[in-house]
Amino acid sequence: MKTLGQKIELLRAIAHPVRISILEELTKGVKCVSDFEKFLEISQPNVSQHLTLLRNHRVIDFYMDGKLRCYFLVDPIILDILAVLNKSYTEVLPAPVCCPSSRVKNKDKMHM
Amino acid sequence: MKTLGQKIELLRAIAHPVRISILEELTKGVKCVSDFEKFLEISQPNVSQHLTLLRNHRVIDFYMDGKLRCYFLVDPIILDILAVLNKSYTEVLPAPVCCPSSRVKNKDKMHM
DNA sequence: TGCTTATATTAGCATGTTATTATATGTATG
DNA sequence: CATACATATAATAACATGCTAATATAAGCA
Repeated sequence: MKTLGQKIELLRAIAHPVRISILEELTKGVKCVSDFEKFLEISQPNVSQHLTLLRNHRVIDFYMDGKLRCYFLVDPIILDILAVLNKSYTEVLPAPVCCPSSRVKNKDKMHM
Repeated sequence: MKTLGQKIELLRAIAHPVRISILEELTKGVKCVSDFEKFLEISQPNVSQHLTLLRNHRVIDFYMDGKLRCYFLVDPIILDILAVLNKSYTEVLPAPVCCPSSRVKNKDKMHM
């Protein structure tokens, strides 16, 4: 059973476009490194690094099939997170009681 | 409507213990900066920076009440993410058909 | 055993993130 | 208008992340 802190770490670990792609793909079934290499269009070492990171966070695991490493999902939280990422949200939350006023600046020159 | 990429950015933005704390607190209602300062036990500028970051990502907004800034949640995806973080997962996903074997190393000396 | 294929590891560099310290802005109030 | 309070911004230093290029390992096969 994971603590909240561990789940937050996990969230950070997977919050990367390539890693999300990998996980989405794994929801469809087992895949080996060269499969990822093809459809992700990134270098083999980079694929391997992302997979290792996910493995170290116990998000995926693999078994050997000849000289292929067959990766698969192990952590069920991933399915729920992917579901949220694929859900579509049109509305904004209801404003609180009194006089809200939006005053967000330009966005994302931030660098904290 | 957000793209998947934007949602991943948002995930990165909120995947921080302090920011998750702030968001959890905001699910209970409107709060101002000095409130956060108290229960988070971090410096005022740091609170402010986290709030600014969340604001820049359109996750929260605020209205003025005298000289207080009253912050509140605006993005509904946050509620779903917090729900996932608070859900408890005991099981591991069912292993795929053939002969899986766990061989994860020590964990997290990784530095990619 | 030596070759080939599949994948991992390492080092290095550029860039991003976080907390801290110092300083600035904005709003009410005397 | 001067002051105090609430909050934001800026600059900086320490550390983390991500990619690339080069090299290593490991398994099957001739």
